[in-house]
Amino acid sequence: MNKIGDELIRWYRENKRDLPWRRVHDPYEIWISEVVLQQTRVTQGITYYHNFLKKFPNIFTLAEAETEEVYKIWQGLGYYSRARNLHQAAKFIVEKYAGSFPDEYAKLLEIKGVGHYIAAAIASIAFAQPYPAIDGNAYRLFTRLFGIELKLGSSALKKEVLRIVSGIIPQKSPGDFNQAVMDFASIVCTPKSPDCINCPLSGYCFALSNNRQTDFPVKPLKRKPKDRFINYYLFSDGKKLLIRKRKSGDIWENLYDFPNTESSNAEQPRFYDLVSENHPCGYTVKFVSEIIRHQLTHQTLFVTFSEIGCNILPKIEDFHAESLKHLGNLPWPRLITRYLEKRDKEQSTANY
DNA sequence: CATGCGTGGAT
DNA sequence: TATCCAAGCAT
Repeated sequence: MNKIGDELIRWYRENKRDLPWRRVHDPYEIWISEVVLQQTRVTQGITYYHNFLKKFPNIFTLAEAETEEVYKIWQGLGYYSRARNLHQAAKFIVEKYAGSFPDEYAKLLEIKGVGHYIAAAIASIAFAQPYPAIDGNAYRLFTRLFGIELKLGSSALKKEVLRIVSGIIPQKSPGDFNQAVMDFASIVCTPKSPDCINCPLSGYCFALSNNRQTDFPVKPLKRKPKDRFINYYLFSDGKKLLIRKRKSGDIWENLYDFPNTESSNAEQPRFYDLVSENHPCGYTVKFVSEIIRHQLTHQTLFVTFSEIGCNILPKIEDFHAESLKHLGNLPWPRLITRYLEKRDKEQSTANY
């Protein structure tokens, strides 16, 4: 009756990875692991998981933290709204539930940044409730097994896979089952060349029997990434730099970066577009970097960095001066961190 | 429902 | 080198 579930559990017992969040059932730690791993590979997320829990060991330490600290721990991981939502959610849980994690699926869904997948993951792993945690791995596995042609992301597919997994997930150890599905799909039923030879489910697989493994899941048409041209200007008097906290409604919300101009083509704008009036001390362009091509999921960034020397830092709205030493405590986009590190290395040899 | 949100590793 | 993507979610 439930061959697929049994085979998955059997496979999991013998092949599961020894990951840190597999050793705990504390909903807080499970929650953190799920948010870290959202759209993120295990190899990339694992150090962030450790660092985060070391800095914020429980819901109270997280709730009491400064937002800036939470962002700083998240620096370099991407999708920074996750950090913002974690912090906001921790405060919400402390306030509404006195810091005790809700164990009801519906209440978990009310938490900012917790959707159907994470709610099911927490409910099943931390509270042993049989909610199917259906992520990208699960969609790939079950569309192949059952030959489901519905498009990834469609509500029809969500409904259909939920129906199927609901009939398979065991009442006992549903958390193990959910993790079995994900581990199995990420190790055996992989996106590119699935290991069908060694697959214990090969006898049940529609895709394999029709030699159509890579036809599933059916992906939505992808649009071409938009180009975006950003030119950064590092106004420096040798001691301080002009920086700002980025506003909402754009990439890298609440992170820091430098004065910049943007244009719709590769033609490079000039830094004095930023400075309305002539500055008595004048400016010296000391260095202009090559164009750095930065590929994001939905846009391609073409970025340059210009070092602008001056005796007195110009006044630009929303920007303020910070000493070079203080910069290390602030959260930066990875792109900017890389440049700052390179800059720091070069300046330690050649005196600026 | 379509779109925006990051990063670094695999191919 | 260019493309694709990896344990989603909010809007």
